[in-house]
Amino acid sequence: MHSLSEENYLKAIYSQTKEGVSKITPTSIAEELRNNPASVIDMLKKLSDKKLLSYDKVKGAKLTEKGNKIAVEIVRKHRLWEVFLLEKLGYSWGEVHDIAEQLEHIRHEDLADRLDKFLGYPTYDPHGDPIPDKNGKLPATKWLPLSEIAIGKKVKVVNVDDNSPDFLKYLDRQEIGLNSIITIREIQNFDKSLLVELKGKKEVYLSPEASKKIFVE
Amino acid sequence: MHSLSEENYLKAIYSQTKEGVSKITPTSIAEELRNNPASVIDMLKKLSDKKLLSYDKVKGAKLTEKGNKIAVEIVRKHRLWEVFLLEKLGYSWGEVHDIAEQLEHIRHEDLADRLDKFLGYPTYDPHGDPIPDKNGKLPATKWLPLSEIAIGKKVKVVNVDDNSPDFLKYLDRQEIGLNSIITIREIQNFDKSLLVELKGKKEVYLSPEASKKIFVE
DNA sequence: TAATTTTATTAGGCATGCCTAATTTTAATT
DNA sequence: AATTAAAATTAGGCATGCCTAATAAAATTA
Repeated sequence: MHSLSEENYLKAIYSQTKEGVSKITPTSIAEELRNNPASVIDMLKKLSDKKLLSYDKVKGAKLTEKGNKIAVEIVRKHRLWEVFLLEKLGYSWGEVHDIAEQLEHIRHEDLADRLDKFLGYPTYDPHGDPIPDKNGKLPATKWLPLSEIAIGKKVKVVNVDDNSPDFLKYLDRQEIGLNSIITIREIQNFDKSLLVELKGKKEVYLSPEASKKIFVE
Repeated sequence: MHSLSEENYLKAIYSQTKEGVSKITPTSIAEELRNNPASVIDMLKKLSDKKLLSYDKVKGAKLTEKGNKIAVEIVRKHRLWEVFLLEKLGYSWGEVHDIAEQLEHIRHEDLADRLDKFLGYPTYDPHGDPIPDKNGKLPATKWLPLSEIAIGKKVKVVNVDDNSPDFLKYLDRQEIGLNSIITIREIQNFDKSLLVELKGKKEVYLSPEASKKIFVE
């Protein structure tokens, strides 16, 4: 069996894999878990011994099939519990995450499946994230224009609906491209432009017109 | 904040208090938690420092008001989750305990209250145990004849509906009296007599007639 | 009461998972 | 290429919560 802490590492690495982070390093994991790179290295060794991931300095960390399976199960539980908290207990969008963070670690053979059934087999959680099914398969991802994404949600740019040189240059200057990871920080009241954060780096404003042309998932 | 382990100690001491155990000792706690008396003593020191209980060799362990409050909250959560698992997820009587044992430690300000509301403010859990309300008050306890108690449930003798010398002598020989703690182990098919365990000590058979006259809670 | 058995307690250890402070490696700048 | 900055790694420590073995205290039994 794996500990709560181990599960959190697997989940962090899984989520960075999904985000398309090119190299998952001790530092990037430590940032996500808000702990120390030295601690991360200890744990990478341990998880590597357990064959749940591979790690080397050059390639970074990568989940094995076994490790991926565990991570997907946790994500599945997390998102199902979020649906439960929101739909059944009436929690708000913002409150569910922290509680689900605890609930995702509850272990019991068919708990996730029963919860899934009880909730009517939802395919997306309240944040719009896809819920893996009992075999770990994710539903087809929805593409949405950035203009329809909620504040605080982290998304990845998957398409752009305007190939004019002007627009592409605009994106380029803002350092936005395919696979950019974006988090919406604020929506300006006066003109509906978005303040977005680019994967921890800088923050830029996007006009409402631009945000309708940028598709994310 | 208190750790998961601390919560389990408080709960164990609380449950022994309810059972009317006269003196709650390191050994009795270690038995309940399936660990070692030496470990218990470490923890009793810690919880005592935190003013969650008092402990001395002569009087044993006793929860302070503060400690009791925490224990009651955990019991409340445990029993509410049991109701949820049984009624909403369709688990059976026997399966719910282990899962609730994990769920009871989920922390969030008003989670218990929301769950309580969602479940329609139940007053008893699937085992027939009373669920403390949001102020920690227990509903009036139900008295039931021993014959109606499920296998595996631990109950306390609170009344006997026959004061004839014969019957009392019968009870005496079996070492059953007021406040005896009884767990039903088996029900014999051929004559419906009960095999009951007396607080970890011996096991005796009770006739179906006797079990109807012994009231427990 | 003395001997025996059962508890309580202390001491020393261990695994887990985190930390800080070096040190080494790698990457970025000049 | 040389310097500087950033990241990775190692070493040593610490708190938590458990353990076993040894000892002290208490309760039983002879």
